[in-house]
Amino acid sequence: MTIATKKGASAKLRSAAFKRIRADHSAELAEDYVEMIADLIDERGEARCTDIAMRLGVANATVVKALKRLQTMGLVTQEPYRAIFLTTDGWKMAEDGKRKHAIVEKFLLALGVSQETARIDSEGIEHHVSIETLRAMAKFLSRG
Amino acid sequence: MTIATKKGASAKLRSAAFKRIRADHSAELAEDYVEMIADLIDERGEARCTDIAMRLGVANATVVKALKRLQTMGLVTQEPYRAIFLTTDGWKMAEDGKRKHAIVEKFLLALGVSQETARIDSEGIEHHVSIETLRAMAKFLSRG
DNA sequence: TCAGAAGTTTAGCATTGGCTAAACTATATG
DNA sequence: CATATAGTTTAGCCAATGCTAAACTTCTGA
Repeated sequence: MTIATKKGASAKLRSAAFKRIRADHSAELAEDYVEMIADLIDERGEARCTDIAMRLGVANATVVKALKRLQTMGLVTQEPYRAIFLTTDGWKMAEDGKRKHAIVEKFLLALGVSQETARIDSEGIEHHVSIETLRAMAKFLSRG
Repeated sequence: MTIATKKGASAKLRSAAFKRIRADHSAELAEDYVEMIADLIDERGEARCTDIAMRLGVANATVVKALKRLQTMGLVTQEPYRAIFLTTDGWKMAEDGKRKHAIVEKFLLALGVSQETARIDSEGIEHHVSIETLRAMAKFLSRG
């Protein structure tokens, strides 16, 4: 019983990391979309399906489907055949994401990797860094 | 035309990062499985469905299904109702993954994050760091 | 040896995230 | 103002990754 409990507890501990990764993955798409929508609104005043599809490198229909999920999550609003807007929650998520992204990217640059690699890797990494790691990166940056 | 081409090229560039992330994600599961199988074989002499399921925090049937994919990818071999083995490619992937994992985890520790966070974050990050970033991390570690 | 426990597999389902093709709407231009 | 083009949506497909429940095999201990 003690052994079984120990075994169970250790397995549970171990599996926690993987569970978080799976959770991260479902959140990732949402974050990438809202960040991109925020960028598009900033740059061009509006976000359109086609532009999102182009920048993400997916088909138009894929974006439409994703936007529906984002709508049910309360992150975006949209009238049929019209441009896409972010809700308050959407803006918050976009801003959080961009801040996180900026720290990770700057950190990678400070570490000595190329501009190009920093851009690409930070996109992948940003969704998997905890607050603690993010703070450690920020501290590293501020220390020079 | 020039504008269209430029627009296309920049979108293509931008979308590259996201395309890599999506590719990374499909590779991720395979890497996690083979690493875990390698660990189990090292620790206990054999890898069983149930142990993998426990450690990953998923159901048994999920593991079975995943193992079939790994088999068609040529990473593992298995007889029905018997333990799981890695192919040469599987071992190679497991070793690469473990090496990568170790660097990322040590790097995070060196950056000053807690043991626990380093363990969890490295699990998520390891699949998204390029060789270049990995080398930068290794360099940072060797410099002290 | 054989019955039950432990482990594996199959079957069937849901969701996510991709795609193409076709239908529809809005807009801009002749 | 009518129509072509650009953009959006729907419909229907596929693969991956998760689940539960039920069937099956292997192993173990009385």
